[in-house]
Amino acid sequence: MSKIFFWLLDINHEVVDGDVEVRMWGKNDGGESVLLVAKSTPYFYVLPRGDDAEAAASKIRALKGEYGELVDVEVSEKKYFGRPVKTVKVSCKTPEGVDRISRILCKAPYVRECLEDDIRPAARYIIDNSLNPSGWYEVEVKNISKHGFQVDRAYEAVEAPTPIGRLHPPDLRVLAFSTICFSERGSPDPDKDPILVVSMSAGDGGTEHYTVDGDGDGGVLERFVSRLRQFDPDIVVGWGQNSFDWDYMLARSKKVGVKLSVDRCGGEPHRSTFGHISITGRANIDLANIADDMPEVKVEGLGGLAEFLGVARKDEVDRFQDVETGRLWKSSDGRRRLIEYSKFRSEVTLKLLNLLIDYAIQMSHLTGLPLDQVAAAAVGFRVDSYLMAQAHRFNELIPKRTEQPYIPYQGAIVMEPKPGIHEDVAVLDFTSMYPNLMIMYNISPDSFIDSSETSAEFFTAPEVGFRFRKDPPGFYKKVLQDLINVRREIRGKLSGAAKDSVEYKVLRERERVVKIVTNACYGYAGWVGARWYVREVAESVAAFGRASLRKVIGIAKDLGLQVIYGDTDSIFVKYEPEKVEELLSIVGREMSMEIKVEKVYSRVLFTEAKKKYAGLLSDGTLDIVGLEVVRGDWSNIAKTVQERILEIILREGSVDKAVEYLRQLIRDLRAGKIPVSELAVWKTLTKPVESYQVKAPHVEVARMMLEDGWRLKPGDKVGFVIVKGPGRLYQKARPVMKVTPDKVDLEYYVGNQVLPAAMRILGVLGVDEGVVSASSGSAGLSEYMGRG
DNA sequence: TATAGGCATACGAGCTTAATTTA
DNA sequence: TAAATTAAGCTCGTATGCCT
Repeated sequence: MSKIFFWLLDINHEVVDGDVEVRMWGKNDGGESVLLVAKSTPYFYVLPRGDDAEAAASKIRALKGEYGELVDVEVSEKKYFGRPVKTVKVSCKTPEGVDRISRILCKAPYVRECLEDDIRPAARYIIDNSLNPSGWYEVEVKNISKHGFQVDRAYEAVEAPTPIGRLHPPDLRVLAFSTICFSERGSPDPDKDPILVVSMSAGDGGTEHYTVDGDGDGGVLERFVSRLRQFDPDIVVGWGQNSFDWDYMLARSKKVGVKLSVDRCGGEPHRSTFGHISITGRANIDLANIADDMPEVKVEGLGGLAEFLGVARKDEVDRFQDVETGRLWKSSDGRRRLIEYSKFRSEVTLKLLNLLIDYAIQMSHLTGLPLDQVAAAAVGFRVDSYLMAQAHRFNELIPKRTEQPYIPYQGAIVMEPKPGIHEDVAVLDFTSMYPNLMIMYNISPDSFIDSSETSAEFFTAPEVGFRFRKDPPGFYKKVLQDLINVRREIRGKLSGAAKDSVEYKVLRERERVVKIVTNACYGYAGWVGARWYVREVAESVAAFGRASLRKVIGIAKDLGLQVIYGDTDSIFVKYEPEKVEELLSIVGREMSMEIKVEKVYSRVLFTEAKKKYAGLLSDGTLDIVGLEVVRGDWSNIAKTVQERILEIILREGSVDKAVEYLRQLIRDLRAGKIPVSELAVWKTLTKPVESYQVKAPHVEVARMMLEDGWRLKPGDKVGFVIVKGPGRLYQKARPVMKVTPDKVDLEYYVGNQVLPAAMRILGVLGVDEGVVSASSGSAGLSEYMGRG
């Protein structure tokens, strides 16, 4: 026996000779790949009807003869929504046994409910042993045979791994790949269209590529598999491979008789937990999944992400479309360009992974989801996973996800802004308002008092009247307090770490994910799919939030501060430093909440609309919120014009100049001086084209593009331009790349894009739309100040 | 295998009403 | 002059993407 250090990368289970074997795949501190095997017995809990768990247990025990897979039955003391309960823990030989026995038992008259039967062995092992994937452990092991698995070492775990505080991730071997398939028209069809090129970039440098030859793409796949196995990556990264490449390669490999044995057991990739593709023993990461939860990346595709992170220009990364590949492949020059393109994409993919991996590792470590799953899991399931691990810590039973109707509830307050231009405005924000309210008022499913209960000391939510026991601390309160403490600890360590150290990088990402998970808890609590969903909880948090905002507005007004706007957890006030200081201290004292000066505008413009404003920050940057400039569904020209107008007005204070600029631009537009690409409007296809209820420009254009052989799926953006002609807008919309300048309906762009965007701003300042085309008036900014 | 609600905005669709044309 | 036709105006619903 010996001890090893082990970093947990992936985990799965297998039934071997009728027993469940949990397989942990990872790395040791020497950078070797390690398989760690542990025996495990699946189980679930039975919550008896009434409180006689012993009686229920013996009834279940009596079934042992009838059901061979039932191995152990014992009474177990747990808590369920905070209340102590006696349950029966039923252990079975296999997960299939758990499925079968729990299905039978939940119908038994003495059973109220079966719980935790939906937790699979790998997750079970992680939860029960308080493991955090993507983290370091020390573990006592015995050497075992490698059984042909592709690892450097194989061990049996003598005991459960114990976490050690090491921060540095191990040396992970990363392999990026990119494929190009043949297509002349329509999506490539794996039945007939071969894979033309596969490029692979390895973390230790170098990009290789394999191309189709006279014998088809069998050789490409063979070389792909052999290169992958030879390099033996821990992480396989690509763009969109969960929804395309793997399925395509699997289909092709079947066709040409090549086994895609790329996992560490010699098996093929398979579809797994979150609809993603799993490669046993490795982490298969689809960057498209990671990009999906980066809302700040506005431009779609690998190129959009690359450009956002400053790795490459979008037009370089997304040089060709699927439908072009067939044509290109036919000329030697086109072939050369496609190969170069494929290699470039695989290199970009590798660079992006290196930038994003620390975040993914930390998210995996905190939430308890293995690296490949965490990338694919939606926010709700990440929080779910985190809470399940926490429940185990508190000896709480994990509730089942239940089907229930969705009933909306009232949310936050948004104040009516005072339109016009204001000078010296401070934005004050509550820090972590919702998490703090949940802690302060102990708002949690297990502290929620239903109408029958009266005795306890409780908090009552304003407006909605729901009540929550003051003691003991509820599940959400304990979890959130923990998260906040953890974050504080990380911050302490961060302040002591050297800025260029690995430690600093790791801690910074860890702090970020702790913050993200903390802030996701309120939304999670209001999600019908949540295991810990109680609508009244979310509703009460929102109600306390409204009361808090009202209260702070009242205090501000009492201090003589002019309140200009407010939304959810922020108020905008005329900046008078002493009064603001006073406000902060009163809020701390009387409300036990923290409020901070988030930013100060030297000049800020509000429209009549909520959630739309623009201001000049004290450091001189222009901050634009909610207006067309920051929306992806307006043409570039409209956004450019609006931004320029805001600059002229906020920086230079000249409405006249802004109007003059607008007039000139409209003249240029009408003269055809604006490139067509600047006129395109991009909208997301949110569902398949056939399921739209109404005719809309982007949907009609998507239809045309599909007709032309483009591969368009929900989530893709469609760019269109309005051309001259009769009829509805959707009849005049064309794909942007097919429109020539002479066809453009310029008056649409004047009247429906540029003017609305410009007048949104100028209208507030009293400029009449007619004035824009009439001769110049004369007005300085001073005339428009202090309105409202 | 969907974190929440609040909000603005554009346009289609269907209807009513006003304006215009036609018998 | 009344009926028929067309245009304009209104309301409502759908769709998207933002804010906190």
